Amino acid sequence: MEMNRQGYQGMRVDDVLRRTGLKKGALYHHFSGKQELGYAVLDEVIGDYVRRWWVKPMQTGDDPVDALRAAMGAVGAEFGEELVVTGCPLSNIAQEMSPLDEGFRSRAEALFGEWKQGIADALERGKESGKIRRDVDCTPAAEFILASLEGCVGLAKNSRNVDTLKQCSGQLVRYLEALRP
Amino acid sequence: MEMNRQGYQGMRVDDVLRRTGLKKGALYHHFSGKQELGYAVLDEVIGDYVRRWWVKPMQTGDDPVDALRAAMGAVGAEFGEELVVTGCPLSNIAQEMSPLDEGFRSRAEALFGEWKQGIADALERGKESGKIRRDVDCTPAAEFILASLEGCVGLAKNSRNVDTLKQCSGQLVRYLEALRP
Amino acid sequence: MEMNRQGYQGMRVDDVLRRTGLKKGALYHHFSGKQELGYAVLDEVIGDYVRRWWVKPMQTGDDPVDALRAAMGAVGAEFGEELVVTGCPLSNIAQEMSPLDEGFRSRAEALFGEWKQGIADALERGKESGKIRRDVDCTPAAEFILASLEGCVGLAKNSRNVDTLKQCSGQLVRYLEALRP
Amino acid sequence: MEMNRQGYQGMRVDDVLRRTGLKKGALYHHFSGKQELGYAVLDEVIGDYVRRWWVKPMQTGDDPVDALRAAMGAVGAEFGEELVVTGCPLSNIAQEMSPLDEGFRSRAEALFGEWKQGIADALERGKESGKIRRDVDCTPAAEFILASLEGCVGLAKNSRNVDTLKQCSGQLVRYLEALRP
DNA sequence: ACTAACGGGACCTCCCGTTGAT
DNA sequence: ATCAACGGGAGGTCCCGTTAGT
Repeated sequence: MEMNRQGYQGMRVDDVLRRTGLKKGALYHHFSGKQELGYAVLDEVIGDYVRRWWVKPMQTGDDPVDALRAAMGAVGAEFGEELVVTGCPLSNIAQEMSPLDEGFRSRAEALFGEWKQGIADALERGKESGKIRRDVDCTPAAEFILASLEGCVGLAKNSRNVDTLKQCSGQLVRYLEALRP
Repeated sequence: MEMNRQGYQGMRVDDVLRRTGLKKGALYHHFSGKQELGYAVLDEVIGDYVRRWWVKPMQTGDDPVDALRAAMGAVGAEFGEELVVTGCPLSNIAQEMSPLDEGFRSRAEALFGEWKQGIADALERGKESGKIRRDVDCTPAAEFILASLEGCVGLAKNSRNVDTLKQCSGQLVRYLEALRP
Repeated sequence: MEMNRQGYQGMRVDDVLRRTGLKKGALYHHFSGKQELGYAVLDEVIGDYVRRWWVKPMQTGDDPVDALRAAMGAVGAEFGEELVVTGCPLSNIAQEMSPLDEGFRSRAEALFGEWKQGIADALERGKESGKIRRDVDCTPAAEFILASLEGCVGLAKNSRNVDTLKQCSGQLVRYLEALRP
Repeated sequence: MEMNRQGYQGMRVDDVLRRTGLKKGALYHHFSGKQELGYAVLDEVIGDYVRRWWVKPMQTGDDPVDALRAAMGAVGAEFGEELVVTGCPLSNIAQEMSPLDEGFRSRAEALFGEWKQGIADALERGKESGKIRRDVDCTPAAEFILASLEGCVGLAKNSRNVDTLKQCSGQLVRYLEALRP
């Protein structure tokens, strides 16, 4: 997807049309312009990605640490090669557009919120099931976990090195393990 | 700086000229084009920022945790308002350009390397002075610290909220404190 | 046509747009850029000129000398005034661009080849019909005739004098007459 | 020389300065601008070339056909490789600039005049010494010879083929030989 | 007198969005 | 409703000539 690789600004509408085989008339029949197309991608494509790979997997089971490790492994297995080249699509669009366009920023914030809440809820459930220490402050912890995840992916993306991603997220796992009683 | 706010691709040469008062002839006398200008900003402006605020402060003192907390505080005090709008200039350019241009990618990687090494060296010295646990693996830890820092700033940038930054980096501090004996 | 008068390099896309009434969007919808526009002019406009005025007229009749004299007269009558100012469009583009761009060079060479072949074929047929001496080497002769034609037009163009063209091509006619038995 | 290869319009002043090692100040101290530089090249460099290789060699000896054949051979030997790439410098500048600038046109015309007169004078002397037929009209013949020379070089330049030049000028030699009694 | 630095107009091209025709 | 064709503003770059400083 051009938007993920080149950024929203670098994405060319004509390139998208050429790749998809759509015609201009069709695009502008459904979207008022490039901006709305971008919003739709963020809302639907990236939103689905976040929910499918990160939010849903945290909603089952009683051990959030295991669930997070599993999610990291699953995403790495599914997108590994791409992940260290183009990085996280939500982070990409958020970093590029949040200072420039409130529409992108608020949509990205909503998705980050879902993601974070998914982690926080799992941690909370983990507390109840005795898998997480009682003194853990779930919301800040979830935020930090999400931030570290994005940070690891960002660093690995720049290095283009899968090992960087593994090493860095390995340290995140150590942090997670320290949340256990 | 346009490049930090709008990205390299979104930066307009004309805007830079208008802001700086330079003329086209002058700019293109010193730089062969927009790309070399971008490289120079990354090498010199952003490089200086990294060294001044993050690498140098880690080179003195024997307690790396204190040094990191101090650096985070200093940067927050100096750039606080800007930080939660435009984020970290190195991370911004790295995320945007690393998939598109090897020149940007390698320069960013060199700077991330300096930054990471600065942290790793400080941790190593902390071990010797007994401020850091003997079992800490300094290089991966440094990488994770850097990733988490960038992740916290990125999340806070999208939320435009200084409190997010404080809360998130507060969790990083907890991770850092856990490195002590 | 700007390209013929000012050369390909001197031709300004904006001038073409102004003269033709086309708009930038329209031009760049049909041509990828100035170069392809130049190629198209060479292939189609100049190619048609060569075929219409020089190749086709040689394909009828059995006397190539008469045919050449007629073609020279016809071109002089049709383009006389223009010919001694802007010269031969094929020669112009070939002289300018052949050292600089293989695309122009090869296209021009193809057209020179058609032109030369047209003359050579006519000479060959003239041999058979007894209008041309049996010892004439048709291909080199055709090449020389073409070269002399271009040379005469080039000299006349620089002098801006129709008489120069007439005097010089008069000598070419003497050469042609000497090809008769 | 850039002007010969790229044309006057394609010649870049900065390229010339870079190649020659001169500085801008020095150039604009001696010439008012690019145009005067072009005029000077035409007058002096190209003028010297014409006089040295084409006019002077015709002024000695009593057989103009031999003299012309010798000159063609000498130029071919000296500039052969370059000749079929960049062509004749006088013809190049004349074809490019005569419709655009009277200063170039008149200077080129003067040089063509010297060249033609050199051939005509030699033919005239050849008549007197019995090497040239009495019925030859020297001025038109000289003009045609010059035109054919330029035409042969032009055709060969476009083909980039030394053999084309040899074959074509071989036919010119046949024309010349036919001028003998 | 000589140079580095600069001024600034023009040029080609890109690319988002619209329109006329079917 | 769909699409080829188009409109047109803006962007980056080139390049001739000038100027400030030595």
